[in-house]
Amino acid sequence: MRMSELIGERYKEKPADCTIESHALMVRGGYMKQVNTGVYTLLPPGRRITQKIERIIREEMDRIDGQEVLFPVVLPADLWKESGRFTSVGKELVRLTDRWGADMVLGMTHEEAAVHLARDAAKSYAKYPFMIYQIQTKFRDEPRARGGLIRVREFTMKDAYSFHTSQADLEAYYARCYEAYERIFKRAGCKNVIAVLSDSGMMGGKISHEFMLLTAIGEDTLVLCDSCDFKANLEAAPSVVDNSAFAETEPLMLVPTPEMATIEEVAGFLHKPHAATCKAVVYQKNSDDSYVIVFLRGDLEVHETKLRNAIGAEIHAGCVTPESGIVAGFIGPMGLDTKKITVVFDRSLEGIGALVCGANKADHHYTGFNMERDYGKVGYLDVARAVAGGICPVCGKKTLRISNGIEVGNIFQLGTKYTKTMNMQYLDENGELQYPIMGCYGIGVGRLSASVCEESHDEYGPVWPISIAPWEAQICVLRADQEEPKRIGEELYAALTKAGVETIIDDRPVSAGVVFSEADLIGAPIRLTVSPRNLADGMVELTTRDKSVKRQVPVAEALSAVLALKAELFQAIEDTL
RNA sequence: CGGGGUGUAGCGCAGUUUGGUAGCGCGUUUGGUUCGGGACCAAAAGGUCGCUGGUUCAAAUCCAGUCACCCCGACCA
Repeated sequence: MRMSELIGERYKEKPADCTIESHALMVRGGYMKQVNTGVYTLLPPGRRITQKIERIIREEMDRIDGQEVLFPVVLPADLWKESGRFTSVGKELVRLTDRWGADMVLGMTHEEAAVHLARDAAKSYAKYPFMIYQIQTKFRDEPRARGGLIRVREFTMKDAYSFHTSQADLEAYYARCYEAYERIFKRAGCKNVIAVLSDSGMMGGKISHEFMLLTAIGEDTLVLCDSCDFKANLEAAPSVVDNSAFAETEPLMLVPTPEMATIEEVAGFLHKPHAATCKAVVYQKNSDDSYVIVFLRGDLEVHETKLRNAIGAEIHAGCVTPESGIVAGFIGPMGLDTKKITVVFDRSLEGIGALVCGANKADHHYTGFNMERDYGKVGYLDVARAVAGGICPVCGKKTLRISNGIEVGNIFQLGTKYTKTMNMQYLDENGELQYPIMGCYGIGVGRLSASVCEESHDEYGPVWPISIAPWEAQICVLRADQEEPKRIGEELYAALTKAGVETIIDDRPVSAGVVFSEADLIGAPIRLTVSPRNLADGMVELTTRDKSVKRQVPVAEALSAVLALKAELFQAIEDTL
């Protein structure tokens, strides 16, 4: 490729809309152009990167016996009605109508399409297990796109679906896929990717992992243990507390606490630690606005996703009205109308001998409240947020750390949710009908490219790993208006290209500053600088984008030096596998 | 969906308070001088000022409506 012909401009100034580095650099470098909120056109450099990522993904999916297919983008709503998701999924699912009035949907994920294919193709146990995958455009009408390619509405995704005749077989395959994912991210040059336990959300199923790039700009919050292997998304991280210091009991007493509606005020007034108080948080169910009140230890916060999962209902922040009978600021377990109100006790309260809690009476709290003695046996749930410095649910040490991450991939053990609702069955060895067990596995291609950029850039531009760089080498011709540098540059370009090195040459007669700064934005890992100064000694300059290599090589040896460097860079990636 | 902000040339912005010939920098085109980290001089092209309506002799500017985009939150497979 020639810079003089490359479509798209590179910009000196940072576009006003960009708030994160990868977005700004990829717009400045001419990788992409926004068309709409969360909808982008990829220009040649951006497209070349995603093609290389797709190639890596294909190779790894094929290695674990995946078979590539291509599902439609537009699907009949009937399939989604079978699984129940036509109504259960919100506005993210784009619904449309064809000219005959038939409901259609834009595929945001393809479990339904996968089952539609597989239920006719795999009626015998002998066909199992198998995995089908595709790399295709998805459209999800996100409530809020942001961050360039990090969170978009239209994007390319690799989605894979596996089918099994036993849970053990699914788990074995899941492990293979887990390893394939680790290889994919390493081969793409994305170093700080870790797998964390996740919440399966509306996908259904039990076990799932998310592959997260650790970065401060990540939208997800992760809980990591510094003492063991425990890693989880905050929404899937159990909250563990040690209440042994608060086991002592006290007599129950009603005490006046005038106008003290917050934990701070009450705990301060009564000289009790926050952890020995019982906090109430009010929500309402989306379905009927009925109240949900969560009681948890005063020093903790509710995690709303955990709460949703625990009670199996969608909820929103509660609005306490005078008619509700709820006394805001003084809510306690005793005396609440549990017929009208769903009461949830977080397990952080378990084992506390004497709690301070609201008395459901204005300006009054109880002290010495003991759950079992004063209220009765309750089923505790886990709905609190894990905290930094908290107790690891696996090793028990207080070494939890909170970190941010971008989700670049996920794997789910789906179970039989879709095969049962969509009536997919096969005949087993005994001639009995069985429902296959499914797994599904996704990777966001564009998000991965932006993630690598986010992880690997400097103030001048992206520093692409050679495995996904738009071009492996860039020839910078200084003084392309002069005969000799121009000729040598062209000869090297022809030689490198012929030798299989993906090369872009900047053959424009522009100043050195422009050549270098735009080369930095293109981010090719290998750079050959051809200039009159070096040619006077018969040399060209060989550098790497990350500045680890910078040396003069004779013109005649430039090709072999580039080939050697390319091999070395690829080998370095191989060595991480 | 709530809160905030912005729409003026390909990009970045000024001009709007106080109505009166649409500007600046970068980029682009042409000519010339430069030449190893975004050079200089000269000339030029490029805009129905988001859109619709209103007020006015006159609207980028004032009023009403509307659309789009960005940020924070909600949400998120």
